[in-house]
Amino acid sequence: MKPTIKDVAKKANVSVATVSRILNEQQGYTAATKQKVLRVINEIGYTPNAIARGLVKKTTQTLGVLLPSLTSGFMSELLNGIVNTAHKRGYSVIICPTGDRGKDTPGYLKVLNEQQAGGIIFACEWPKDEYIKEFSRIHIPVVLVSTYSEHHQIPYIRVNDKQAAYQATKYLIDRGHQHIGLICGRKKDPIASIPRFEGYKQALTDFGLAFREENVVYGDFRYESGIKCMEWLFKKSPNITAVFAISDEMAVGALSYAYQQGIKVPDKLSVIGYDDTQIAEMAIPPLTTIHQPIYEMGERAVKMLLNDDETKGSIIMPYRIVERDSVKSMT
Amino acid sequence: MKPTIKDVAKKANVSVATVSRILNEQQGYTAATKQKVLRVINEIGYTPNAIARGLVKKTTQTLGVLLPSLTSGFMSELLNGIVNTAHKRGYSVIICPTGDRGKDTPGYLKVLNEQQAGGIIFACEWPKDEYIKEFSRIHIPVVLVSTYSEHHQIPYIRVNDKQAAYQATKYLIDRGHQHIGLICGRKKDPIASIPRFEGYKQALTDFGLAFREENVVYGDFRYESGIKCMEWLFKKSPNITAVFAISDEMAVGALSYAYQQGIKVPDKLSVIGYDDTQIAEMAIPPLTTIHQPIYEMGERAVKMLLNDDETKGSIIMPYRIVERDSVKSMT
DNA sequence: CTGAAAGCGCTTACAG
DNA sequence: CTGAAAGCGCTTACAG
Repeated sequence: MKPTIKDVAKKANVSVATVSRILNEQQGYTAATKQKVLRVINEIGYTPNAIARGLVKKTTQTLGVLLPSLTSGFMSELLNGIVNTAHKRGYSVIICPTGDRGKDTPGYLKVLNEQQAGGIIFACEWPKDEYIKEFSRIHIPVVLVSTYSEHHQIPYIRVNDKQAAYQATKYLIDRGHQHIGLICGRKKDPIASIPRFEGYKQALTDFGLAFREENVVYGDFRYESGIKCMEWLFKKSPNITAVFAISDEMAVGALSYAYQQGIKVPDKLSVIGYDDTQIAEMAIPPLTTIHQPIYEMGERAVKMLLNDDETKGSIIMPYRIVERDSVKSMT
Repeated sequence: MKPTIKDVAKKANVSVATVSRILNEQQGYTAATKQKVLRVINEIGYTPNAIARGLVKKTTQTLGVLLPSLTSGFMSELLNGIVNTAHKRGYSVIICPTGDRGKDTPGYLKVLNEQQAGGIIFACEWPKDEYIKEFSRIHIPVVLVSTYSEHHQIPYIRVNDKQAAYQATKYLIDRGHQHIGLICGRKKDPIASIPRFEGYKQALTDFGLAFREENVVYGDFRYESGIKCMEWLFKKSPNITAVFAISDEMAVGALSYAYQQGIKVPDKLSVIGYDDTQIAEMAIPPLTTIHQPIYEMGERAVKMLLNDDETKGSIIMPYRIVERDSVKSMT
């Protein structure tokens, strides 16, 4: 049988209350009794039962992370920031990949509720009203990452997507490109697609270039869709010289399509991505892209949840353009 | 206040024991009382407290996954298989990235013990005796993935690395390559480096090619090290025509180095990887590689843990060569 | 500084 | 088929 707090209390000739106080670094004991108790703990190899603790505290040192999928560089990096930060603070993280269009979100929310999770990070997914209702019902603090809520005051951490997309497009325009394609996300996706689309369009307009429907094509952020999008785009608009893909993965798909077709990048086609995940630097040629501070976003999400962040309320994170070799200057 | 089992018992005019039985689909109640209880549960929005349950059962529906890092295609895919399978069976997974040389392993083991985890998946890391002792001390079932224990009977799931490496090397030899480099992992790493090295060497020997020290170079499985390794390799052995990298990431690093130097792949240099992670197909040119069934390995790891797998004991998974465009036939 | 006792929300023999 | 009661391993007023 694993030793319990009772065992150490008995062996140390104190009450369980005292042991508990020592374990939790509260006050109410002499240095001598502390020493004695600690020695006994060591002797019998006692380890506290976090579940018992969770039962009385009605919460656990556990964070749930809801995200669409696990298999993208963005998610890996975000998770990395979250888990490392949480671990340092004594929190565990439970991963909840919600799958296609968030179909498993309700199921995972139920689990996190039952497990008495101490916080929820809700990332890269549109927070439906239904979820928000559930958040408040189960009474677990939430922070949004790379998404936000229109009608509710839930703190979020994200980049100004419209602005970043504007800058990406401007970057291409500044280098003399006049026919610029956009590989967008799902048409109605309000969190990434729409703002980035808006930024693209705005930049075009601001710099006197016409916005053309046929220069825009819609994918799903993944590599395969990047290939297909690039193919469509060339069919619809053979004269484009540059393309802005709103995820690195789709940008790499565009690179692959160009490679298959013998179209040289950046000589015949310039490509700029979004995210600055690891594949951006691994791509051939290395991909110029919008850098998002993904790791830090994960880090600050847990800090916010634990009320350990300097900033109160939502945070807009900085982005920047990382220049590599996939964009050619026409001038 | 959240409703508890007492609240539903009172409102349904039954005892908590009966509610518990219904909740756990045991027997001992009429259809009528079941219906009544279920209705009350619905009415008052009762959800069970998994923590309370965990306290009495002395275990939770939680699996811990220990792995070296989160940011590689291999780990993402493995995690994906694990989490999806676990979720279907009502288990949550806690991620434990043990960091450089597994430094956080003891810390995470402690947490999993305190949390009363129901199982542990220990992946891609050498299980030191110290960890194994801890496994049995904390009395949580363990399965090893992509690793194994020499002296202890812990079930594992992995590919026959030596054989797979042999086949990769043979694949190159079959296509007329005589000077074949090896981009290996850390020299003393017993789980991936040594067996794959052995397979490479054996194939060379079996087919009458000399093994040369200068054709072998040691990295750390990551992209950056692949670049450096390729550079060293060319310095030490300028006449190699093919290279086997024991991870896709390092293979892609080799591709990048070749690209920087204007060395055409596969015309001037053939490259074969290992893992068949997503970057293999995203690479330019698409990478020929050894496919490991990573998702399935994760899937079966959780099945084994839950005694839900057809196979008892350890499992050797099949590998296969996936031919893409990074290897040229010299004949 | 210290302890006795109640209580967290469940499950599980045991008795009927 | 059903319930009363003990107990899982902690924390926390409360009293001294």
